[in-house]
Amino acid sequence: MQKEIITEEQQKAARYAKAMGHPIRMYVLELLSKQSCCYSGDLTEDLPIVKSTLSQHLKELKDAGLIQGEIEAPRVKYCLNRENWKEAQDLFRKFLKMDSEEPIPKCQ
Amino acid sequence: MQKEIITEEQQKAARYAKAMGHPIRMYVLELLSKQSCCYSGDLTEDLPIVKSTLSQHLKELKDAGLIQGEIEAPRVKYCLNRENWKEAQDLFRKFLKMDSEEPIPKCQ
DNA sequence: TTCGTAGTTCGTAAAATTACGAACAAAGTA
DNA sequence: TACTTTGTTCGTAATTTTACGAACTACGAA
Repeated sequence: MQKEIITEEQQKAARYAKAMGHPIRMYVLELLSKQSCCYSGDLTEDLPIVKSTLSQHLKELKDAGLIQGEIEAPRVKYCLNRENWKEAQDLFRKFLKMDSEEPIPKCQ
Repeated sequence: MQKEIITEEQQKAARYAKAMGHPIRMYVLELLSKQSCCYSGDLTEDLPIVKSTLSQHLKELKDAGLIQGEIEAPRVKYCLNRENWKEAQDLFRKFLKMDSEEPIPKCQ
């Protein structure tokens, strides 16, 4: 009957997952995982949302620690936050047992 | 200037990530990934939320396809939905480049 | 200095999420 | 047939999320 048993790692993983939990943000993350960096303006051209909304999504990703922005006036260059990206990878590996050969125990 | 370029896979991955985006749900998923199944009642005892709230979270996970419930009156036994769990693993592997040796391309 | 470009911030509105307790449903037990 | 146990559903409220356009900021270019 103990409470508050949710670990720090579960909190972190949930935080990252939440940031990834939107198609637009998933799109941006996948893009950055393969092309090193991108500019906000290029994204707006491709995505079906206005720039202020995109800015909000990028802020979400920034606040979650998954990406970082760098001013290159007059534009802003975004790339992954490599350190936290790695942490997210590790957490998901652990939670999803992604690197394990053993199957999830069967029901019963 | 094309729009609507978000892929079906990105949608799916975002859907799974969203379901994982809460500490309670992450807790349940991790538990089920290592102990095959659990009963709702046992969870309520451990978690700092009332049963109706837990029921809602379990419904979220069910709706996202990550778990499934089976009635074992008067209780309900939950376990992972193995098929979708695997799909989620595969999607995350892809998006997070989890199985790749090559590093994320450097900025610049 | 004025103008244009690129993004962020603000104000706002609609919708979704999270949480609780009360009421309900299902099924085994006394 | 009641009663108990287990969980879901309903009603509600507070908060967060998502989205838009307008206004603003920063900075380079004319």
